[in-house]
Order: sequence, then structure tokens, then C-alpha cells
Amino acid sequence: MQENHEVMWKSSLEELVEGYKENKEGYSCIFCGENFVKGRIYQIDGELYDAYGAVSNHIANNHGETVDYLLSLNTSVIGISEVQQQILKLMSAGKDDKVIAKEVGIACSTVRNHRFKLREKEKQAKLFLALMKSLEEKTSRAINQTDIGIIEEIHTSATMVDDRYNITDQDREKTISTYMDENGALKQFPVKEKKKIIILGEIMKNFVRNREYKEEEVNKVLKRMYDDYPTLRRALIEYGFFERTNDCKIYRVKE
DNA sequence: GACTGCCTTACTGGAGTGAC
DNA sequence: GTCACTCCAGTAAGGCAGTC
Repeated sequence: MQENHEVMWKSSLEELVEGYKENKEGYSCIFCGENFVKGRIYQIDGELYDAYGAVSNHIANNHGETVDYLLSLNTSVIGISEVQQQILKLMSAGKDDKVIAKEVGIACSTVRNHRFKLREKEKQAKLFLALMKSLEEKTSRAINQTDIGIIEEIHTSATMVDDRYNITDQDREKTISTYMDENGALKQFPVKEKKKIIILGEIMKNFVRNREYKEEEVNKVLKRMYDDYPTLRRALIEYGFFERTNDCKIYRVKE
């Protein structure tokens, strides 16, 4: 099933917990994007459901409980380590510390410590969200008032937005001249995250926004630029520049 | 006494940085 | 480009205090 991180990033906390978004037309599943139109009746396993019932049923049958789905996400997406994911899964299953410690292979005191750290993380996350929201409001006002223009435009589907996106024109120029030749071919794929983002952004200029490409078409373009084109293709997916279908045959350029 | 929350300390590995 | 160094996050464990 295709992961729909773009929709998740745009959802509120409440919507993420529920697993769906509601709009005028109906409900859409946050995890896979499937839509259920209000006023339409859906037949599922011989039973009839309205749109709300259908989306609830769909989430339960296809994604399980929200907590299970979120805990199945990649550690870099959800922001907690594998051990923490493991501990949270066992906690959500109602296991006590002794059992968790035994199953994970750590001491009871370590489980307690993780529990404490996770609570701290929760508090920090709340404050961080409030801070970022205030900052967003403040900076959007500032950008409207001045011509700053030095920060890299972040594509909406970027899987993680942090200081790596704080890219100046000088950074971009320097990285491109270092890693690409005058024909736009890539000499070497950078190791550093910030430089990768610059190079991938430059590569994306060869693709049209919102257009779908067959895998062969993507390969053809990337192959012209770099011999190890599968690495580029993977990176473009990983960094959220492309999304692809489950069978990996169709690639769509994200906005 | 058992359990839990909070805090501290120690160790480790990865990432970043500066000197050469 | 390489190497040494620093910093930081994650992990693990234990101690102390409060609650039941």
C-alpha cells in the first residue's frame, strides 16, 4: 500500500488520531488517500455503510488501529528509535514493564527511563509545535513585507524539514558547480544531506510538476545524468520529490 | 514490599567541524 | 581529502522518593 506522507503532514493532530480527513464532499483516508463520498452508500462484506461508516471500516480493515499504523512507519518519519517503537507497541498491547523488559531484552529500569523520555518528548513536541506555528505566522508576515529570498523553497512533500533546507544562493551555486558539470551531468552524488537536497532539486528541473512518468522514462532522464541512476531514483522518492505506485511502475512528480 | 516516576551517570556511535 | 576532535542523541542501568 502506498504511504501517503504528504496528506499526513497536512493533517491536524485530531485527524491523524482519527485516521481520516473530513471535507464538504466526504471523508478521505489519511494513510492511503482513499475517498468516501457523502450521500453515497458503500457495500462492505455484505453490509451497507454511509461514507463515515465506510471510512471507519476501511481504516479498521486496511490499516488497523492508528497507533499500530503510526508505529509501523519508518523511524525517520515518526522520529523515535526502533527500541522506542518496540516499547510503545508493547505498552499499547497492555504489557507491564517486566514483560516489556523481557521481550525487548533490557532492564526494567531502562523501560522506565524510556517511558520518562517519551513523556518528555511529548511535552517538548507540544511546545515545539506551538513554537513553529508562531514562527510560521511571524515569518509569513515578514516574507510578505520584505524580499528575503534566500531560503530554499521547500516542496510540500519533503519527508523532514529542518536546517538542511536553510539553503542560500551561494550554497546552491557552490554545490552545483562542485558536483555537476556544465552539461548538468552529475560527477558524484554528495554524502551530506544539505548538498543532496540541492542536487536533487536541480535534477527535478528535468521533470514536470504533477506529471506522471513511467519508470523507464524516469530512468532514461536520470541515466543521462548519472551512471548510478537507481541511487538517484531512490533518493528522489526518499526525499519526497517523487511518489510512486505500489508496483513501482508509475512515478508522479510532487508539488 | 512492589511498582512507578524522576533524575543522574556512563558508554557508544554517528555527524559535524576545523586543522593540516 | 583525511584525520582528530567535539558534540549530541540514544541506550542502559541504578538510586531515591512517593504511592498503593
